[in-house]
Amino acid sequence: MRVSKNVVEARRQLLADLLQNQRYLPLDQICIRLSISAATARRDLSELERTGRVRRTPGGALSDFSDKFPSFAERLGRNSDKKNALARQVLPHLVSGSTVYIDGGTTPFALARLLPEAEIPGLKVVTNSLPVVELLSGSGVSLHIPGGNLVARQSLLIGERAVRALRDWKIEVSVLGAEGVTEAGFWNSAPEVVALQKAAMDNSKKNFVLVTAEKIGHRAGALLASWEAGLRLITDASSRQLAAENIPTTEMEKL
Amino acid sequence: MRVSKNVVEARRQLLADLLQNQRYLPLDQICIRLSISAATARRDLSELERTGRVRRTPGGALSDFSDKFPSFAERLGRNSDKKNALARQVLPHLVSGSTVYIDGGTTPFALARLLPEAEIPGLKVVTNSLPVVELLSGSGVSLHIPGGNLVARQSLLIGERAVRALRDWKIEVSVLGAEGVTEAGFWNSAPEVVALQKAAMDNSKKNFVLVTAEKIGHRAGALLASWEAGLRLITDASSRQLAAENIPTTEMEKL
DNA sequence: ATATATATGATTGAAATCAATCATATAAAA
DNA sequence: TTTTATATGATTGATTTCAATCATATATAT
Repeated sequence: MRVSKNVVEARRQLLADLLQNQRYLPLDQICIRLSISAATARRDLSELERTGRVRRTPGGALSDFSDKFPSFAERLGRNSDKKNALARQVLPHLVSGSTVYIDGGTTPFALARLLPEAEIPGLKVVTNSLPVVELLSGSGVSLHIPGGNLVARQSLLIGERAVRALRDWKIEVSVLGAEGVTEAGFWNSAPEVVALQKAAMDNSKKNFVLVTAEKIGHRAGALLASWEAGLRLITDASSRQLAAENIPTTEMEKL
Repeated sequence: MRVSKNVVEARRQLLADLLQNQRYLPLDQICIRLSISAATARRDLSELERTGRVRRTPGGALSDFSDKFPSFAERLGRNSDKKNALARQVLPHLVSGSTVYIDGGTTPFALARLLPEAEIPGLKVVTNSLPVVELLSGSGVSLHIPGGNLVARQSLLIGERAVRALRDWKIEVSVLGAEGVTEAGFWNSAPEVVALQKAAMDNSKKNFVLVTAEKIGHRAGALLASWEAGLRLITDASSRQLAAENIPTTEMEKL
């Protein structure tokens, strides 16, 4: 009955790849194609969903975004699997009735995608990200937009007005993105974006920064929002990679 | 209970569009977003599946192909020719370097559609209408969003915060929509929308109300924003129709 | 105006799906 | 080798989902 660990992992990877290609597979198809029982298929799916690689549905599963079918959301960037996995780690912190700030950028956007399904009662979302607004509008989630100026080729409301408006909010959890992370803190190229992020951090009890591994060590822009008390890094980078860059792993969330 | 055929078809098209955006939606999300019962959602899905537009799964549905990114803008409504004609009359009032407020609703939206072509140098657009934001983002027009709360099934940022933020602006021209116009003034069903319109009017030098002929004489909602000095009605209704309703034609713009 | 057709939501019993539990075979650890 | 840990398939009861049916309100036809 029992099979070796690498067989299990290989099968799960195969399943993830299958779903990436097929986009959606009903459970019985998974059982047939992998020659496994429904119970094992469910276990594999649970594990793949836990790590954010796959999305379960009643009676099957799907990969959120496949390279074959570019969509609006996917146009926002690659690595959506990883980003979903990172975003998923924030979910336990979003308790009923609380307020979450969702920053611009593709990684915080991944969190927004999870919210309708998460069905957190009374959750309030504060965001200046237009893709997030569009995604969540009409989804039943309570949406609040501080406002600001929309600059060309951006999808984020920024500017002095946005910073001021954001200061009025009491936020439990802020979910931020960054273009780079170093020992000094996290970086973004646009100073106005950083100003908005700082305003969110100042008004927020918990701050999460979601960054995929390839951004570790990057000093992407000229500006910095330094580490602060309560700021937590969520990443898929290895501890070795983090240690090499002197990233304070004490502030990290457990995977 | 029964609704007209075109409402049904419009809802189904909307559902198909939604699925193209979201790729997958669980049934309960469909019910929330369309404000329909599970039974109707199932019927819609069955029909959409029968015509090959979506693919059902247990507990939800997904679209196999996502070719386009449907926007609010495409769900506009009819009479777009008339609305364009009304909106065009506002253009001469939008001078270089001025600020215009664009209200929610489809008729003011028609004005937004004209702006990129009009190429008015230094024109600033203030709006809480998400369709307008989406339409004009990246078009080169300077966009400013006061902010506010987004309520379900609306595409307008409203609420007390929105009213306060709007008061900060100096606006040359406000372009408003209405669900009905009578001798007493113009009407909208939602009190919060009216509050926002009043705020815009208070801060604006010129106010235009754009209404198509079929709305004349309607007392659409319970609330009223009464006629004020400087408020001007732009409509395609005949003078006879207006006279019959005792609409003050002295305040009208020449066609 | 009247009659007909039908879109809707609620209900219901059947079917499908799920997570939890269990026994077992076997991989991994000792 | 011996022991421990665990991956698997089967089972079970609870939950969810489903199509079919029904009453009703209302659009549409006459």
